Amino acid sequence: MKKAVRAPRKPVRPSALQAESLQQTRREHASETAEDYVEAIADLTAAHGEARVVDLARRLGVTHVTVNRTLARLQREGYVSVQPYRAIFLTDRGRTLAAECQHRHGIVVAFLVSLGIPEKSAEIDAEGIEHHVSPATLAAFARHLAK
Amino acid sequence: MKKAVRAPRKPVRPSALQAESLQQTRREHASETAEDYVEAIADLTAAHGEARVVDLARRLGVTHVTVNRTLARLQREGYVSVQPYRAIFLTDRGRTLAAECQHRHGIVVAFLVSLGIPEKSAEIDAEGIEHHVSPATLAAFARHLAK
DNA sequence: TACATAATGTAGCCTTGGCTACACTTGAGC
DNA sequence: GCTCAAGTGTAGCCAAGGCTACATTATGTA
Ligand SMILES: [Mn+2]
Ligand SMILES: [Mn+2]
Ligand SMILES: [Mn+2]
Ligand SMILES: [Mn+2]
Repeated sequence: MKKAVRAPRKPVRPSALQAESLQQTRREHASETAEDYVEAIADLTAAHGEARVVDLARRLGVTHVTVNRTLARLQREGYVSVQPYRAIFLTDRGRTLAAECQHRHGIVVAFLVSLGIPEKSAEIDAEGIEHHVSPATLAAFARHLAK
Repeated sequence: MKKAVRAPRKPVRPSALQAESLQQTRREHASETAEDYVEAIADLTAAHGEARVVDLARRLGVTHVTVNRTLARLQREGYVSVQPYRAIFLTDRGRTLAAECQHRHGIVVAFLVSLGIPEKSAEIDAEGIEHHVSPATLAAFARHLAK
């Protein structure tokens, strides 16, 4: 009368937690583009006085077409203000997000460097890692740096 | 005769490095699905004796439709072997990748926990972070753990 | 054995985010 | 003022990865 071919053994990692983690990761990826764009726009504006489509394309490693379409979405979502053939401006909301991202980015890079990781590797890894760092983890990184 | 409205000031972060970092991040995202799937298949096979579409869907937090289409791609790419209405098997290539991912995943979680991050937060963050950890960074994490 | 249900498969929709090719606009320098 | 190269815009292609709705298959149990 063996009930199940599929043994009822408890899995190594509970399915529910893994599913929740992966869904969170997907949510983070959904906001990642916005974060990288507003950060780049803030950086470029600080460095050049303005952010242009072609600058963003070079900075982000994509074509100007991709930048254009993404900017349309970011405008729709209220992060930027775009007018044809004009420089790109952050809204208040965009500026707030950019500041948060710049702050978090700096902490992640500094933390990785503090572990002895070469500057360049730290910068490359941080660009991906930053979007998956929860407030608790960011705090832990900052705590570690303070020591 | 002011040559440029666009001042030639050196940007805070060089565009080339940022572009390279973002391109690397995008490459990592492209292999992320394969990594999460083979890891889940290996885990499920170890725990249940086999991995079925519905188990994967639950585990990954997506519908069985998404799982099916993704498995077709993973088979095309040589990671899994799939037959209609049968359990899913890893190829040698899939098994190798799964082992690497399980190993890396474990180190990332343990490292975060060692920083004082709660187990659950560590697990959630690790699910995203793991895919952006270069060999140099993984080594640094392991080094830190050994102490 | 038959059948109800769970599992699996598939058609077709959407959004994001890459791209090329081509068209239009701007503005710096002559 | 003109010109033309650089910048910008847009049409349309592709793949990945979500989804719902519906069709088909397998299988445990009556
Ligand atoms: Mn980033
Ligand atoms: Mn960043
Ligand atoms: Mn993962
Ligand atoms: Mn990521």
